[in-house]
Amino acid sequence: MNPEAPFHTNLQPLFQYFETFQNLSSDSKDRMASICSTVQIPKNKDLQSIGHTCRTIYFVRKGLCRVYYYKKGVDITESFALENSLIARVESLFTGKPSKKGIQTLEDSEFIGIASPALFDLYDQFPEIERLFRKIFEAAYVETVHRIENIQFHTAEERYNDLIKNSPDLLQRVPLKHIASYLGITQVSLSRIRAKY
Amino acid sequence: MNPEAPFHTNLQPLFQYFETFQNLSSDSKDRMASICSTVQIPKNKDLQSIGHTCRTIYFVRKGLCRVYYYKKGVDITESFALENSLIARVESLFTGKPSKKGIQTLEDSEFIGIASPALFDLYDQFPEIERLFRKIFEAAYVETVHRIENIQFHTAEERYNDLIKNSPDLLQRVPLKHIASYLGITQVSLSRIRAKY
DNA sequence: AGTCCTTTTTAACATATGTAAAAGGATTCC
DNA sequence: GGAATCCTTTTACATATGTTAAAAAGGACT
Repeated sequence: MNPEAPFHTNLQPLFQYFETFQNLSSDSKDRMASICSTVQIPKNKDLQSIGHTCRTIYFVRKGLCRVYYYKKGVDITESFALENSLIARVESLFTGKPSKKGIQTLEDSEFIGIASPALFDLYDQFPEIERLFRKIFEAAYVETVHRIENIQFHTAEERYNDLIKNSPDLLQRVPLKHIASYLGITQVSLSRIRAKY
Repeated sequence: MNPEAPFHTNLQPLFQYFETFQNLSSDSKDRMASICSTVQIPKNKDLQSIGHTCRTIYFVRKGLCRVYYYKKGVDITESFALENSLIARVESLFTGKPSKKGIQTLEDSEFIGIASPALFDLYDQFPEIERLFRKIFEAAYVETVHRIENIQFHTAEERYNDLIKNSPDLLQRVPLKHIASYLGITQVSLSRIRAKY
């Protein structure tokens, strides 16, 4: 890595992502940069482990990860995050309670971590940063509402076809067992659905 | 109603609700009050109809309502709102797109409507109002995430028992057909579950 | 190539939920 | 009070998904 390059350079994809929601002054960007750090994690390792309180919001710069937890001893995938998206365990981030969920890489990955306590402090000085994250999480909230409709009122087969259409990448990059639990069905059931095609 | 009473008086339960998230200056409260209005709706009427863009956030002061929509011609209840809670069709509120959902009363009800375009304008002048609603919707987001876990990884019977435990009121006040679609099952299936007890 | 380990598929059976139709109860309205 | 309507339950049958176990396929490593 070029030692001359300002740290900003590494954060470029993140700031580009931010701009789709809200423009930031260069002052805000500097302060944001000061609370970000990059981290590299090999495949199949935990980025955040189960039981710890979520104090970092991650931006996926390279690779792929999933949020997972155990329900009655069974490994369940709650969500995936591909490049150029944010991931956090919001139920812990917003409540301050320890999370029952972990984040695990599914490929060698690179993240930009945003320290959330520092971020929440910045909200006081920079309303535009607070607004940025308000908008980011509002959009995430809307996605979650759509996901409920999708889960509750479509069959597993319809949901699988949706996934193929909307995230064909995932099918190539993620073991089917994780896809199955993400869809809310067993591996066996997913296999049966796939056998139809 | 006492004509001497300031309009504030009517809004007391709403401001009390706000305080559980964020305190407001009296200036902010005055401005909030200026964008609120009360509305009374008889039982089984639409408060907001399908197809219109959501531009009002409602606080239920009295009564009970549900958000519903049609999926393949079948009436589906997405959520209920009891007294002292907010209800909005967030997928429309935050995107500006027409909503496929409506809000219907299930009893004679009384609401406080908050005009959302005016609210979003207030955000610029009053960061504490923006913060208040950020926190409100963050909490709603967390609830929605929990709901997904509940739907996806519990059987209909477990979800029904959860509902009895957590919202026994609903069972008394809402027709079972709405409960059934809220739980993601048919009336017949709910009837079978109930027959076990 | 061969072994080990993980992932995916297949099979057989059990269970839960859906669909359609009918009957019984409850409520509303005149 | 009676008719009409809506709500809930029941029945019978169809289908989807779960469970368990075993086989097959694929990857990783020596």
